Amino acid sequence: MTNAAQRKRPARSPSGSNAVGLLAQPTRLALGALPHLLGYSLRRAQLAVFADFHAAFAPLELRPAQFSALLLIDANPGCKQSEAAEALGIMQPNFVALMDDLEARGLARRAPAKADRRSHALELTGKGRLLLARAMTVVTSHEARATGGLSAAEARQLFELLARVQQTAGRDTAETAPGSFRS
Amino acid sequence: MTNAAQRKRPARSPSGSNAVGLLAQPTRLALGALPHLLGYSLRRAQLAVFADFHAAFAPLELRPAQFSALLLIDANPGCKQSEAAEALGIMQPNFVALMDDLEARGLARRAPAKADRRSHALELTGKGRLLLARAMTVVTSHEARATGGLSAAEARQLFELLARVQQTAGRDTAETAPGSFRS
DNA sequence: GGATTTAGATATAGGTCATAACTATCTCTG
DNA sequence: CAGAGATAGTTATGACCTATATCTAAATCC
Repeated sequence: MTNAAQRKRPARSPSGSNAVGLLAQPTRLALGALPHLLGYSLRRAQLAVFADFHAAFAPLELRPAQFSALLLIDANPGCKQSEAAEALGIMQPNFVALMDDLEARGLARRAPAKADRRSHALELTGKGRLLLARAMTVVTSHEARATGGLSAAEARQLFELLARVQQTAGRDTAETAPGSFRS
Repeated sequence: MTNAAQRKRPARSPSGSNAVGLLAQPTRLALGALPHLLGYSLRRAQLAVFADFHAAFAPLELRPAQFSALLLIDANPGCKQSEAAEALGIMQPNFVALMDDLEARGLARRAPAKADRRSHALELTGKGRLLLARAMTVVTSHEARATGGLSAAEARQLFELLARVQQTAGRDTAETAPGSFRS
């Protein structure tokens, strides 16, 4: 059945192909069911927002995960690495490199925990607090751009719906092979 | 070693150890402003949904990008690689490997384009169409789980808000270096 | 016919997410 | 108290995704 020549109609350009090809139109493809898939819509929206984040935070040399770590440590001084990683949804091994970088840049510190010599008490340095303060102003304008197309009520609802999605999707995940969670 | 002989109480559980038998509390950290950052909320929700996707699609050995490619090619038979990549928001070089894999598995094909010997006309094979049909049933239940916490009206609104966020965030991104889109 | 552009491919690098395995320390129990 | 087991952090590693620069062949433009 290699007779594929019959239904080859691309149907891409409703007007008669590009005989003289003037504009080389972008030829928008049909996305099919994709826009109705929650994961796809979430991913596209997230990438768009993160693109703005990256651009806005480039001067501070902070990536989203680093910024969230600074924020979390600031809100929970003295917390353990495993606690911080868990709260941020980052695997502990990956959080190590993140902290290494923050510490190397003098933004955060692994202070010895008093009661447990295994664990570290994370805290921001003065420099870290200063950078975080700068970052807060940056994030404010970033946030304004990200939610710029929404009314205040819509933004509030969006956050609420996202929280619910994360809750329910995180709770009853389709289980298959044991221990297979691949990214 | 500084005075390590201080053997104080474990201090892990505010109430006296595990004496009461309550499991070690997770000690939820304060997330600070994070839940009010759109990018953060989007990312967490997306990861939760994708985790379910991965689990559900593991038997088909389809990752999100592969599934979306199958869907797109099915909806646009004969399209070019660059068109497909652009529609999916994937860089062309990265789409090459994706197509290589789909083609190696006999799910899609790079047919020669009639009018342009440089480009390929992408299309699904019979096997690809069959797998896609199976995938559609899987994605239906996956979608039901992902949106399980939402009413139909809420789900509709969520999609609408996500589309708006993607639009506006994609439109006026904080610009730094010219030509730097997403990173 | 030569310059430019476009389609696709290759190579490469960085970032994110995940797992296994190792060391050091703590806790619990016999 | 000693050893079993759990926990905190680290290292190493791999899969996947994303982005850039570069290369070729072929189309298009002048």
